Amino acid sequence: MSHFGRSGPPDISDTYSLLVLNITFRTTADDLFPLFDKYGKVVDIFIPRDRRTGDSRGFAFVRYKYADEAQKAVDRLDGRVVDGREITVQFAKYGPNAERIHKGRIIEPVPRSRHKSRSRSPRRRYRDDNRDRDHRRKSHSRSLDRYDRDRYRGRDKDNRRRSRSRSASPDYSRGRGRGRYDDERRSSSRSVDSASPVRRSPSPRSSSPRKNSPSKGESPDRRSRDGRSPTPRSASPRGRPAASRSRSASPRNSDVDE
DNA sequence: GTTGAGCGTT
Repeated sequence: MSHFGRSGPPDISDTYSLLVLNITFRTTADDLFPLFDKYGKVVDIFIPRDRRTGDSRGFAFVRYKYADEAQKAVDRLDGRVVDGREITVQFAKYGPNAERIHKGRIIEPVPRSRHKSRSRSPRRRYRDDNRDRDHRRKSHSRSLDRYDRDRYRGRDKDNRRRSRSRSASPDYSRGRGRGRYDDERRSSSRSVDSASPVRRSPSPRSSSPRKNSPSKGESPDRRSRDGRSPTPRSASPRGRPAASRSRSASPRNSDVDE
């Protein structure tokens, strides 16, 4: 039954894609299939899900075989209450590969790579560029914050787990407002390394051990951690059982340096 | 268990 999107796109040569928005997060393709299939021949239904959690994003793509049926579905299902939520059905504007779509039908079958990768930005993974464009045109969106926050949350957790009281990571200084570096950062890191040696060169005062004594009594490194738990009590240094940390043979070397 | 503008995958 739920074989939609399992084997990838079947054939979008002569199909009309409809974008269904405002659907519940629990609505699946199977729930939309009978609804849309009633008004026409549904070729495929795909609901984008999150890579991390796997939850639906709240919109789906319904591909019809004929435009008239798609149009009818849009006219009939647009504004229909599904699962207690009013859905919005409209023709898809863009294709899976960012192709132009007219009335749900793909005008350009395939973006001919005239110049390979020139007009396109292979840097972006998904639709960051698209989102950015809309984002700028419109206003701030909470959903974006949510996605970003969630994404960072997962990484942050791991990051924190790995090095809790280790030296402050440079990521924080880079500006976590928009930190999504994967390979770009890596290849760029090399250029930056030789391009701006100033950043890399350590402070000559490093020799003086007294530099660690905060006269002002301010430690931005710890406080600007996340704003979530400014209290170091979270670590529970007291309530943490010794067995929690598997000390092998060097409890002093491998343990926290704090 | 939460959220809510938008354009997509084996």
